[in-house]
Amino acid sequence: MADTPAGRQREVTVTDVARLAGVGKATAARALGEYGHVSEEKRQLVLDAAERLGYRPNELARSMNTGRTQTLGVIVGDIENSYFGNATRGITDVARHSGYDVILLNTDENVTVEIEAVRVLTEKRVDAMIVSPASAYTFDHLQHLVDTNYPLVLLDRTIATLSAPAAVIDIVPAAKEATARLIALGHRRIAFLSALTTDGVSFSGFPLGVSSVAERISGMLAALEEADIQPDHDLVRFGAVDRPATARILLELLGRDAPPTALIASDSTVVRDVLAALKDFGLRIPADISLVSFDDTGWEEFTDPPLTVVSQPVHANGEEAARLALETLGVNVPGAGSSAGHSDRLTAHLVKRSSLGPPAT
Amino acid sequence: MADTPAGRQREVTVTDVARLAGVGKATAARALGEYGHVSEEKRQLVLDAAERLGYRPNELARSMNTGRTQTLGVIVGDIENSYFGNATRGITDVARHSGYDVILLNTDENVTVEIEAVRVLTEKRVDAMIVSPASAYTFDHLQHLVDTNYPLVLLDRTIATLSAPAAVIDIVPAAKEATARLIALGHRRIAFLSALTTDGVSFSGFPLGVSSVAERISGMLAALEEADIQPDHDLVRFGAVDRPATARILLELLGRDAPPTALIASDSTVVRDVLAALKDFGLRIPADISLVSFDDTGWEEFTDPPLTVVSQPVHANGEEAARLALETLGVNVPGAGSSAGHSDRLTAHLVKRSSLGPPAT
DNA sequence: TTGTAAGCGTTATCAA
DNA sequence: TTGATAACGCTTACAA
Repeated sequence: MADTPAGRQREVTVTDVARLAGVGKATAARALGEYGHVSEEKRQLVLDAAERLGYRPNELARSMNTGRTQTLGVIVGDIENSYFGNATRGITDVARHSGYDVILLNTDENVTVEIEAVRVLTEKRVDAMIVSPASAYTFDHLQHLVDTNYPLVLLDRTIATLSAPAAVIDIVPAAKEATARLIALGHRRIAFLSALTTDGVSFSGFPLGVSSVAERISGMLAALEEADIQPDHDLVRFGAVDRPATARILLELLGRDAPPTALIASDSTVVRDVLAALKDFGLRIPADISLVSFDDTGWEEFTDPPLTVVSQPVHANGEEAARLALETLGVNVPGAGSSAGHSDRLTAHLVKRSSLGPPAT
Repeated sequence: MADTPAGRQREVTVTDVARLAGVGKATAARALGEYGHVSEEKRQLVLDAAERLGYRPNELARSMNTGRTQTLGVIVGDIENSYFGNATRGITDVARHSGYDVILLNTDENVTVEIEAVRVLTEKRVDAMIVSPASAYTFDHLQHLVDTNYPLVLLDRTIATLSAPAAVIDIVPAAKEATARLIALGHRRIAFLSALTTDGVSFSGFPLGVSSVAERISGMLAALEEADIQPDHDLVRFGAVDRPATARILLELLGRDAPPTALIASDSTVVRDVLAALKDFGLRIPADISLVSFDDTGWEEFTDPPLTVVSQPVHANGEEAARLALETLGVNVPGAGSSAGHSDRLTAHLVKRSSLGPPAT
C-alpha cells in the first residue's frame, strides 16, 4: 500500500469511488463535485461509495482545473496588533461565509517582507489579495498585481497613485474633532506620536508613507488651522516603535523650552508605551498632560484615567475589505450593498472619556 | 489570448519557459524547481527566459505531485482574542521561517464549526493542523486525523484520551500561587469566572471541557486544599461570554449570603467584562473586592488599579506548536531543541500588581 | 444521462 | 546531463 510523505495511506480518489459505485469516473466526479447532471439513482450509489471509502475531495486538483483556489491572501503588519486582529476576523468571517479561506502573512511593516509575501501568495494562486501596504512609496509589487489584473484590495491604507479598491475608514473628521477639543481646552502645543519608521519623509509636505497615519495628522492640522494656530512640525514624531524608543522621544519632547501640553498617540500600541513612559516620569493624566489615542481595543475604558480615543469600526472595515475582494471575483456576497453596504463609507468617531484636561500651568 | 476566470492573462508555464529557452520541458522544470541536475549553462538560459516571461511557479501543480502544500492549517477560537493573536503570530513566524504558510480559521469555540474547519483544511490538503480544540468531549474529527496519521498539534489545550502532541503552558503552579496569595491575604471565598459555555459539566468531577480552564481551576483548588479551605463549587461560574452575562453572574454571586471577596477571571476578555461590571456596581478594587486575571495583554499594567495576573508566554507557545507540527513533517526547524527548545516546558508566572488586598470587612 | 479522453502545470520515471 | 512521457486527482469537452 503506497504511502504519502508523512506515512499516511494513499488518498481515496474519484476513481476509487467510481469503481466501488460501479459507475464511470466522470459520473462519480459529477455527483461528488455537484455539477453536471447525474441521475438520482447513480448519485446515491456514488455518495454511498464515497461515504464508505471516506472520500475527501482534493481541492488542489479541483483548483488546477477551475483556476480558483477559494482562498484569499491577507497581508497585514502584525496579527498581534489588535487592529489587524479585528480586521482579519472581519475578513475571515465574510470570506468563510462565501466558502473562502484565508492565508495570513505578517510583514512587520517591512516592505521587503511584503514583497516576498505577495510573491508567495501569487505562487499559491490565491484568488485575491487583501494587503495593508507598508509603504506608499515602494509598491511596484502591488502595481504589478493591478497591471496583471490580479484582484487586490487595500486595507486600512490607500496609495494615491495605485488604482485598487481600498477598505478604509474616514478618520479625518474624528481626528480633527479630537484636536479641536484639545484646542478648546486651551492646548496650543500638541504632539503626535507614531510608530512609523519613516523614510525621513516629514509630514508637512505630504503624502506620508502610510495614509492612515497621514490622515490622523491631517485631521489634527485641520483643527489647528481652523483655530489659527501655527503648527509646530517638530511636534510630530515617528519611530515610537517600543517602550524605550517612545520614552526617549517623550523625554526629548518634554524637555523642550516649550514642551507639548497634550499628546496624540497614533494607535493602541503607541499609547501603551506612552502610558508606560508617563508613569515612569511621574506625570499625571490629564493634570500634567492630556492624552488622546486612536483605536479602541476595549481596554482604554479601564485605564487610569479612562482614555479619550478616536474609535474605528475595525471589524466592519475588515468585512468591507473581504466584500470588495469577493465582489471583484464575481462572488455574490450576502450582506453586500445592504445595511453594512458600501454607499456610506465607514467613519471613526470620538469617544470622550477622562484623559483630556486644560493644559498644566 | 485565453483568459482565466478573473480575466487575467494566461499563466506562463514551464513549457513556455522551456520553449523560449530552447531546452526540454523537463530541463526547464528542473532548473526552475531547483531539483535534479542541470548544467550551469542551460540553467542560466532557463532562468533568463523565466525572468523575461515573468514566470511564477504554480504551487498548486507542485503540490499535486509532491503531496505537500507547504501550508499549515490553524484553527483557533477567535483571532480577535489577544491570546490567539499572539499564539498565531508565534506560529506564523516559525512556519514562515521554514517556508510554510498558514491558513487561519476561527471557531468561536463552537465544535460544529471546528468540525467543518477540519474538513475544509483536509480538503485543502494542509500538511498539518494546529488546533485549539473547543471541546474535550466531542473530538471524533480530531481522533480521525490521528487515526489516519494526519499531523495534528493541539494548541493551548490537551485532550486526555487523544494522543496528539500539544503545545501547552504549565499554568497550574502560577494559578495556585495566585490563589495562595489571596488566601494569605485572608480570602476564603474566591470565585472563578470563565467564558466557557459548558455542556453542564461542573468542575468538581473533572475533567472539564477545556483543559486550560480546568488547569486554572485545578491550581486554585490545590491552593485551597493546601490551606484546608473547603472549596465552594458554586463559586465557579461559566458563561461569562459578554458584558451583560458577566454582570448577571457577578450580581448573583455578590448577592449571596456569603459573597466572594475575591475574583479570578479566566482570561483577558473576561476580566474586562468584570472590570466593567464592578465599575457599574461602584465596587473598588481591591478595597471592596480583589481581582486576579490570566493572560497579560499589555494593558493590565495600566488599568485602575494595575491588575495582578498570571502571565503566559503565549507567543512562545505558538512557536512551539509550529515547531511540533513541522517536526512531525520531518522539517528541520531552526531554533528547535535549542534555547527555546522542548526540554523545559513553558510555564506561566504570577505578575504582582495592585489588584489584591485583604477582604473587605 | 453516461462514459471516454483530454487537459490543468507541475514533478517523477526512465531511457538515451 | 537531458528529454520524452507518465503520473497527480480533478474538471471539461465530446461522443455515445
